[in-house]
Amino acid sequence: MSHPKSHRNTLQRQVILEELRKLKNHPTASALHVLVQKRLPKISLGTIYRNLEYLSQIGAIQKLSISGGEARFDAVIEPHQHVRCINCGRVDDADCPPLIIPQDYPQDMRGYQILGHRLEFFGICPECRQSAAEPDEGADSPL
Amino acid sequence: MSHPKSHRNTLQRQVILEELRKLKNHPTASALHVLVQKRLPKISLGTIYRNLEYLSQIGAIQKLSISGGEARFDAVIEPHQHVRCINCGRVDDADCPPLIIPQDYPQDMRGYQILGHRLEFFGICPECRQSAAEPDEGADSPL
DNA sequence: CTGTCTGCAAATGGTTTGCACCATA
DNA sequence: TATGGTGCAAACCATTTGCAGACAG
Repeated sequence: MSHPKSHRNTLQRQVILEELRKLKNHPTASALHVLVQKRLPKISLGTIYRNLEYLSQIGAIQKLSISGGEARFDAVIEPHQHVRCINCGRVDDADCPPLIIPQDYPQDMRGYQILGHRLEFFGICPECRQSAAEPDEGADSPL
Repeated sequence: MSHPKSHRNTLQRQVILEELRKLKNHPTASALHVLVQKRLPKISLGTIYRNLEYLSQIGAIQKLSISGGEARFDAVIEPHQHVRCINCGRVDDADCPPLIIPQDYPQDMRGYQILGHRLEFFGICPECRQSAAEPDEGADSPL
Protein backbone atom coordinates (compact mmCIF):
# COMPACT_ATOMS: atom_id res chain seq x y z
CA MET A 1 0.00 0.00 0.00
CA SER A 2 2.93 2.30 0.60
CA HIS A 3 4.18 3.61 -2.72
CA PRO A 4 7.81 4.70 -2.53
CA LYS A 5 6.96 8.09 -4.07
CA SER A 6 9.43 8.88 -6.75
CA HIS A 7 10.62 12.21 -5.42
CA ARG A 8 11.40 14.03 -8.61
CA ASN A 9 14.02 16.66 -8.31
CA THR A 10 12.53 19.52 -10.25
CA LEU A 11 14.20 22.88 -10.56
CA GLN A 12 11.25 24.51 -8.85
CA ARG A 13 11.57 22.22 -5.85
CA GLN A 14 15.29 22.86 -5.58
CA VAL A 15 14.95 26.62 -5.77
CA ILE A 16 12.12 26.73 -3.25
CA LEU A 17 14.19 24.78 -0.75
CA GLU A 18 17.32 26.82 -1.46
CA GLU A 19 15.57 30.13 -1.00
CA LEU A 20 13.86 28.99 2.16
CA ARG A 21 17.22 27.87 3.54
CA LYS A 22 18.71 31.28 2.90
CA LEU A 23 16.25 32.91 5.27
CA LYS A 24 16.68 33.13 9.01
CA ASN A 25 13.12 34.25 9.46
CA HIS A 26 10.14 32.18 8.49
CA PRO A 27 8.22 33.35 5.46
CA THR A 28 4.67 32.72 4.37
CA ALA A 29 4.03 30.84 1.17
CA SER A 30 3.32 34.01 -0.75
CA ALA A 31 6.38 35.82 0.60
CA LEU A 32 8.48 32.90 -0.53
CA HIS A 33 6.69 33.02 -3.86
CA VAL A 34 7.90 36.58 -4.40
CA LEU A 35 11.47 35.57 -3.61
CA VAL A 36 11.47 32.48 -5.78
CA GLN A 37 9.97 34.44 -8.65
CA LYS A 38 13.19 36.43 -8.87
CA ARG A 39 14.87 33.27 -10.07
CA LEU A 40 11.91 31.53 -11.70
CA PRO A 41 9.62 34.28 -12.92
CA LYS A 42 6.93 31.93 -14.18
CA ILE A 43 6.52 29.85 -11.04
CA SER A 44 3.02 29.79 -9.66
CA LEU A 45 1.82 30.12 -6.12
CA GLY A 46 0.18 26.73 -6.41
CA THR A 47 3.57 25.15 -7.05
CA ILE A 48 4.95 26.90 -3.99
CA TYR A 49 2.16 25.46 -1.87
CA ARG A 50 2.46 22.00 -3.36
CA ASN A 51 6.18 21.86 -2.76
CA LEU A 52 6.10 23.32 0.71
CA GLU A 53 3.50 20.75 1.62
CA TYR A 54 5.54 18.00 0.03
CA LEU A 55 8.76 19.08 1.69
CA SER A 56 7.15 19.21 5.09
CA GLN A 57 5.57 15.80 4.53
CA ILE A 58 8.95 14.20 3.88
CA GLY A 59 10.39 16.09 6.82
CA ALA A 60 12.73 18.34 4.87
CA ILE A 61 11.20 21.48 6.30
CA GLN A 62 8.86 22.50 9.11
CA LYS A 63 5.44 24.00 8.74
CA LEU A 64 4.61 26.41 11.54
CA SER A 65 0.87 26.45 11.78
CA ILE A 66 -0.18 26.51 15.39
CA SER A 67 -1.57 30.00 15.15
CA GLY A 68 -4.29 31.26 12.93
CA GLY A 69 -3.53 33.22 9.83
CA GLU A 70 -1.03 32.27 7.19
CA ALA A 71 1.22 29.29 7.69
CA ARG A 72 4.94 29.91 7.88
CA PHE A 73 7.81 27.67 6.94
CA ASP A 74 11.20 26.87 8.42
CA ALA A 75 14.06 25.07 6.70
CA VAL A 76 15.59 24.15 10.06
CA ILE A 77 14.09 20.87 11.18
CA GLU A 78 15.93 20.45 14.47
CA PRO A 79 13.49 21.04 17.34
CA HIS A 80 13.56 24.64 18.46
CA GLN A 81 11.16 27.31 19.60
CA HIS A 82 9.57 30.16 17.73
CA VAL A 83 8.19 33.57 18.64
CA ARG A 84 5.37 35.11 16.69
CA CYS A 85 4.46 38.78 16.66
CA ILE A 86 0.75 39.17 17.24
CA ASN A 87 0.87 42.54 15.54
CA CYS A 88 2.67 41.96 12.25
CA GLY A 89 2.66 38.15 12.18
CA ARG A 90 6.42 37.84 11.91
CA VAL A 91 8.02 34.67 13.23
CA ASP A 92 11.56 34.37 14.57
CA ASP A 93 13.57 31.73 16.33
CA ALA A 94 13.78 31.83 20.09
CA ASP A 95 17.33 31.17 21.15
CA CYS A 96 16.78 28.43 23.62
CA PRO A 97 16.94 24.66 23.83
CA PRO A 98 13.76 22.63 23.31
CA LEU A 99 11.54 23.14 26.34
CA ILE A 100 9.50 20.02 25.84
CA ILE A 101 10.80 16.63 24.77
CA PRO A 102 8.83 13.45 24.11
CA GLN A 103 9.91 12.09 27.50
CA ASP A 104 7.97 14.94 29.07
CA TYR A 105 4.76 14.01 27.32
CA PRO A 106 1.89 13.52 29.76
CA GLN A 107 0.59 10.03 30.16
CA ASP A 108 -3.14 10.59 30.09
CA MET A 109 -3.91 11.78 26.63
CA ARG A 110 -7.49 10.54 26.47
CA GLY A 111 -6.49 7.52 24.45
CA TYR A 112 -4.73 9.50 21.76
CA GLN A 113 -1.64 8.11 20.13
CA ILE A 114 0.68 11.09 20.48
CA LEU A 115 2.89 11.93 17.53
CA GLY A 116 4.36 15.23 18.61
CA HIS A 117 3.67 18.70 19.86
CA ARG A 118 3.69 22.30 18.76
CA LEU A 119 4.94 25.09 20.94
CA GLU A 120 5.32 28.71 20.15
CA PHE A 121 5.56 31.96 22.04
CA PHE A 122 3.77 35.09 21.07
CA GLY A 123 4.33 38.72 21.79
CA ILE A 124 5.34 41.97 20.18
CA CYS A 125 8.40 42.14 17.98
CA PRO A 126 11.02 44.88 18.40
CA GLU A 127 9.82 46.85 15.38
CA CYS A 128 6.20 46.81 16.48
CA ARG A 129 7.16 47.71 20.05
CA GLN A 130 8.98 50.74 18.79
CA SER A 131 6.25 51.96 16.49
CA ALA A 132 3.72 51.45 19.28
CA ALA A 133 5.86 53.45 21.70
CA GLU A 134 6.35 56.34 19.35
CA PRO A 135 3.02 57.36 17.89
CA ASP A 136 4.59 60.58 16.61
CA GLU A 137 3.13 60.17 13.18
CA GLY A 138 -0.62 59.86 13.04
CA ALA A 139 -2.80 59.30 16.06
CA ASP A 140 -2.58 55.55 16.10
CA SER A 141 -4.14 53.90 19.09
CA PRO A 142 -2.73 50.51 20.03
CA LEU A 143 -5.58 48.02 19.99
CA MET B 1 -7.40 53.85 27.91
CA SER B 2 -9.69 51.22 26.52
CA HIS B 3 -13.32 52.16 26.37
CA PRO B 4 -15.40 50.00 28.67
CA LYS B 5 -17.28 48.63 25.65
CA SER B 6 -20.89 48.54 26.51
CA HIS B 7 -21.10 44.78 26.47
CA ARG B 8 -24.72 44.24 25.66
CA ASN B 9 -26.07 41.08 27.05
CA THR B 10 -28.01 39.73 24.14
CA LEU B 11 -29.81 36.44 24.24
CA GLN B 12 -27.62 35.16 21.42
CA ARG B 13 -24.46 35.94 23.35
CA GLN B 14 -25.76 34.24 26.48
CA VAL B 15 -26.83 31.10 24.69
CA ILE B 16 -23.58 30.80 22.74
CA LEU B 17 -21.59 31.00 25.95
CA GLU B 18 -23.92 28.63 27.78
CA GLU B 19 -23.79 26.00 25.07
CA LEU B 20 -20.03 26.24 24.78
CA ARG B 21 -19.71 25.78 28.53
CA LYS B 22 -21.77 22.61 28.39
CA LEU B 23 -19.22 20.95 26.18
CA LYS B 24 -16.09 19.22 27.39
CA ASN B 25 -14.69 19.01 23.91
CA HIS B 26 -13.89 22.00 21.79
CA PRO B 27 -16.26 22.66 18.93
CA THR B 28 -15.76 24.59 15.75
CA ALA B 29 -17.85 27.67 15.10
CA SER B 30 -20.17 25.79 12.78
CA ALA B 31 -20.58 22.85 15.15
CA LEU B 32 -21.56 25.30 17.85
CA HIS B 33 -23.88 26.97 15.38
CA VAL B 34 -25.79 23.73 14.95
CA LEU B 35 -26.11 23.34 18.71
CA VAL B 36 -27.20 26.90 19.34
CA GLN B 37 -29.74 26.71 16.53
CA LYS B 38 -31.65 24.17 18.58
CA ARG B 39 -32.46 26.96 20.99
CA LEU B 40 -32.33 29.93 18.62
CA PRO B 41 -33.35 28.59 15.22
CA LYS B 42 -32.80 31.87 13.39
CA ILE B 43 -29.29 32.60 14.63
CA SER B 44 -26.76 33.08 11.88
CA LEU B 45 -23.27 31.73 11.59
CA GLY B 46 -21.99 35.28 11.37
CA THR B 47 -23.37 36.01 14.81
CA ILE B 48 -21.66 32.90 16.14
CA TYR B 49 -18.35 34.10 14.76
CA ARG B 50 -18.81 37.66 15.97
CA ASN B 51 -19.63 36.54 19.48
CA LEU B 52 -16.93 33.92 19.71
CA GLU B 53 -14.45 36.53 18.60
CA TYR B 54 -15.83 39.03 21.08
CA LEU B 55 -15.84 36.55 23.94
CA SER B 56 -12.26 35.56 23.29
CA GLN B 57 -11.22 39.20 23.07
CA ILE B 58 -12.59 39.95 26.51
CA GLY B 59 -11.02 36.75 27.80
CA ALA B 60 -14.22 34.87 28.54
CA ILE B 61 -13.26 31.97 26.30
CA GLN B 62 -10.21 30.61 24.51
CA LYS B 63 -9.78 30.43 20.78
CA LEU B 64 -7.70 27.50 19.60
CA SER B 65 -6.81 28.47 16.10
CA ILE B 66 -4.53 26.79 13.66
CA SER B 67 -3.57 27.99 10.25
CA GLY B 68 -5.30 26.25 7.39
CA GLY B 69 -7.86 24.63 9.64
CA GLU B 70 -10.97 25.52 11.55
CA ALA B 71 -10.60 27.34 14.82
CA ARG B 72 -11.95 25.64 17.90
CA PHE B 73 -13.22 27.19 21.09
CA ASP B 74 -12.87 26.38 24.75
CA ALA B 75 -14.93 27.86 27.57
CA VAL B 76 -12.23 26.94 30.09
CA ILE B 77 -9.75 29.77 30.30
CA GLU B 78 -7.42 28.35 32.93
CA PRO B 79 -4.13 27.31 31.29
CA HIS B 80 -4.21 23.70 30.22
CA GLN B 81 -3.03 21.57 27.35
CA HIS B 82 -4.88 20.27 24.31
CA VAL B 83 -4.53 17.32 22.01
CA ARG B 84 -5.56 17.58 18.40
CA CYS B 85 -6.32 14.64 16.13
CA ILE B 86 -4.48 15.09 12.86
CA ASN B 87 -6.99 12.81 11.17
CA CYS B 88 -10.40 14.19 12.15
CA GLY B 89 -9.36 17.52 13.67
CA ARG B 90 -10.97 16.84 17.02
CA VAL B 91 -9.52 18.61 20.03
CA ASP B 92 -9.61 17.32 23.61
CA ASP B 93 -8.08 18.35 26.88
CA ALA B 94 -4.90 16.66 27.96
CA ASP B 95 -5.20 15.79 31.61
CA CYS B 96 -2.04 17.30 32.91
CA PRO B 97 -0.86 20.43 34.65
CA PRO B 98 0.56 23.26 32.57
CA LEU B 99 3.92 22.14 31.24
CA ILE B 100 5.24 25.61 30.66
CA ILE B 101 4.77 28.56 32.94
CA PRO B 102 5.87 32.14 32.43
CA GLN B 103 8.80 31.57 34.77
CA ASP B 104 10.12 29.06 32.26
CA TYR B 105 10.09 31.54 29.42
CA PRO B 106 13.47 31.82 27.75
CA GLN B 107 15.36 35.05 28.19
CA ASP B 108 16.58 35.69 24.69
CA MET B 109 13.51 36.29 22.63
CA ARG B 110 15.11 38.49 20.01
CA GLY B 111 13.80 41.63 21.60
CA TYR B 112 10.20 40.47 21.62
CA GLN B 113 7.94 41.42 24.48
CA ILE B 114 6.52 38.03 25.35
CA LEU B 115 2.83 37.85 26.14
CA GLY B 116 2.26 34.12 26.31
CA HIS B 117 2.66 30.82 24.55
CA ARG B 118 0.70 28.14 22.79
CA LEU B 119 1.32 24.48 23.32
CA GLU B 120 -0.61 21.63 21.89
CA PHE B 121 -0.03 17.97 21.25
CA PHE B 122 -1.11 16.18 18.14
CA GLY B 123 -1.77 12.57 17.35
CA ILE B 124 -4.53 10.12 16.52
CA CYS B 125 -7.68 10.07 18.58
CA PRO B 126 -9.15 6.80 19.89
CA GLU B 127 -11.90 6.68 17.27
CA CYS B 128 -9.52 7.25 14.38
CA ARG B 129 -7.06 4.71 15.77
CA GLN B 130 -9.80 2.13 15.85
CA SER B 131 -11.12 2.81 12.38
CA ALA B 132 -7.57 2.78 11.07
CA ALA B 133 -6.95 -0.59 12.70
CA GLU B 134 -10.18 -2.29 11.69
CA PRO B 135 -9.95 -2.54 7.89
CA ASP B 136 -6.74 -4.51 8.20
CA GLU B 137 -5.87 -5.90 11.62
CA GLY B 138 -2.31 -5.07 12.53
CA ALA B 139 -1.77 -2.89 9.48
CA ASP B 140 1.20 -0.61 9.57
CA SER B 141 1.09 3.01 10.50
CA PRO B 142 -1.46 5.26 8.86
CA LEU B 143 -0.28 8.31 6.97
C1' DC C 1 7.91 6.40 -22.62
C1' DT C 2 5.38 7.24 -18.14
C1' DG C 3 4.08 8.94 -14.41
C1' DT C 4 5.00 13.23 -11.88
C1' DC C 5 5.10 18.02 -11.80
C1' DT C 6 3.96 22.64 -13.40
C1' DG C 7 1.23 26.79 -14.64
C1' DC C 8 -3.10 28.48 -14.86
C1' DA C 9 -7.35 29.36 -13.10
C1' DA C 10 -11.32 28.14 -10.90
C1' DA C 11 -13.07 26.08 -6.79
C1' DT C 12 -13.09 25.55 -1.77
C1' DG C 13 -14.11 26.58 2.80
C1' DG C 14 -13.59 29.07 6.92
C1' DT C 15 -14.08 33.66 8.37
C1' DT C 16 -15.24 38.57 7.83
C1' DT C 17 -18.02 42.41 6.54
C1' DG C 18 -21.66 45.83 4.60
C1' DC C 19 -26.16 46.89 5.25
C1' DA C 20 -30.82 47.53 6.85
C1' DC C 21 -33.49 46.26 10.62
C1' DC C 22 -34.02 45.04 15.57
C1' DA C 23 -33.55 45.20 20.55
C1' DT C 24 -30.97 46.35 24.73
C1' DA C 25 -29.82 49.71 28.10
C1' DT D 1 -34.13 57.00 21.80
C1' DA D 2 -29.44 55.83 20.74
C1' DT D 3 -26.26 52.26 19.75
C1' DG D 4 -24.65 48.08 19.52
C1' DG D 5 -26.21 43.56 17.84
C1' DT D 6 -28.43 40.54 14.45
C1' DG D 7 -29.56 38.11 10.04
C1' DC D 8 -28.51 37.77 5.50
C1' DA D 9 -25.59 37.46 1.78
C1' DA D 10 -21.72 38.79 -0.56
C1' DA D 11 -16.84 39.49 -0.08
C1' DC D 12 -12.39 37.88 1.41
C1' DC D 13 -8.36 35.23 1.37
C1' DA D 14 -5.31 31.43 2.25
C1' DT D 15 -5.12 27.10 0.38
C1' DT D 16 -6.43 23.30 -2.73
C1' DT D 17 -7.48 21.16 -6.99
C1' DG D 18 -8.69 19.90 -12.04
C1' DC D 19 -6.59 19.92 -16.22
C1' DA D 20 -3.57 19.95 -20.23
C1' DG D 21 0.97 20.40 -21.40
C1' DA D 22 5.98 19.89 -19.80
C1' DC D 23 9.67 17.25 -18.02
C1' DA D 24 12.62 14.08 -14.99
C1' DG D 25 14.01 9.49 -14.70
